[in-house]
Amino acid sequence: MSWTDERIEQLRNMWEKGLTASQIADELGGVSRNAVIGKAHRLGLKSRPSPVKATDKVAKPVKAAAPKPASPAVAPRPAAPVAPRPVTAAPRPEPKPPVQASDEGGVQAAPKPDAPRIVSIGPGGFIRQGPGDQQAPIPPAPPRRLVPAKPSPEIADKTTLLDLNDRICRWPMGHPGEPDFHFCGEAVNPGFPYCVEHCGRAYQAQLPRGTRRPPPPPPFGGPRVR
DNA sequence: CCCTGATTCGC
DNA sequence: GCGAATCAGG
Repeated sequence: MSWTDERIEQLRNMWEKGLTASQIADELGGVSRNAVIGKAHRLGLKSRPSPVKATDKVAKPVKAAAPKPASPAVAPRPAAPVAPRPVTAAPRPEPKPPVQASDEGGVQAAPKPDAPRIVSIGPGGFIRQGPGDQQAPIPPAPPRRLVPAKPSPEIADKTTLLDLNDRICRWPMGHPGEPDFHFCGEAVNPGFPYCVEHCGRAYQAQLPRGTRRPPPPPPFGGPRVR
């Protein structure tokens, strides 16, 4: 496997989203955890709560009188220009408002202006924001018969990137780059980029960290669903 | 042991 | 540039 633009972009997203290198690795497939880390560093997006970093253990109380008076006689290595690696001194508190997925599975109430943002995961692992900023999410659109709106027989079979427009569901089916990768193609839930069904998948409360591989691995996770 | 990310270094 | 091997903390 090679690092295509697409894969690099996915790596970036997931890395910044806080997924572990391992998760990213088998999400992308074909690469090892080390490969992901290595690539991440080469891309310049390093530094994240890593277990091993600053070894600046404060001298133990016993050795408070740091026995390092710089013995004049020896001094093997004078003073290697110890690069003052900042190592992101600020631990980046990562503001995690007590947003609770209380009504899981339910429709998200319209977020109040000062209420914690509802963040959800969209296809491809993008962090997206509830559309509720402008309008109530999932307005109970009247059950319109979409018989006439049914997409042409062609895209009913396979909706490609070129077939996308703002009236059809953009939910990805399968894995990008693979021959039969396509998009849902259903008529969208008015005001959303996805059909009703996929809106339900796209707009969920963020799952709490630590939930390894939630059973319904949405977009680019599992085998393939259709 | 497991996990994590960081770093090194031969390719 | 890539990633396995290695390191080192949790």
